[in-house]
Amino acid sequence: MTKKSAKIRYWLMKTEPDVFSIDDLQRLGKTAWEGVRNYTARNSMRDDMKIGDLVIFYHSSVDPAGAVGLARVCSAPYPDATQFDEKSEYHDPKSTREAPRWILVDVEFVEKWPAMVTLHAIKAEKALKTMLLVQKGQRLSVQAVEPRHFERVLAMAGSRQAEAVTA
DNA sequence: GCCAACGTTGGC
DNA sequence: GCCAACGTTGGC
Repeated sequence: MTKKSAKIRYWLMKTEPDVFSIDDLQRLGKTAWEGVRNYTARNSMRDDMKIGDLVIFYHSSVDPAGAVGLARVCSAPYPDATQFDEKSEYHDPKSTREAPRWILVDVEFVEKWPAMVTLHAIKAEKALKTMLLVQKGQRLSVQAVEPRHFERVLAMAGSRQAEAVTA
């Protein structure tokens, strides 16, 4: 009997490459997605992300900004250790171990694309006009991506995974 | 460096 | 619970 696999979801996660880049992820293999201090982004990781979900890895605050590769959610949600670390810039004095405020997941490296899909290119692509990333004022660092948008970005990237994604 | 947009905080 | 003040994000 074949186990029916749950449908995976698609996400986009932003990072400043000076802090943590796709190359860092490739070198490490996987990482805890530390430092998210926005409730909406946290809620996505805590409530909606599942192991196996695919993530567009996005470099922000860099010129040019854009999507640089793919990652995959590889853990259940658990507390972000940096919130308890007084020496960390992510320390949150209002959070306790009994009731941790910040929850994260681990993500693992899948692939780095031959070339970045720039924000400029995403904005120029008609099929991506409604993608959350390019909506005015939108700045969530962890956001859901519609399957059709996800597919399109992967196609633009020449991703090896592109044909594996079905709508 | 600017600043629009948005999120969070805290006084009331 | 309101909302002004403040802080942050992130493209430009």
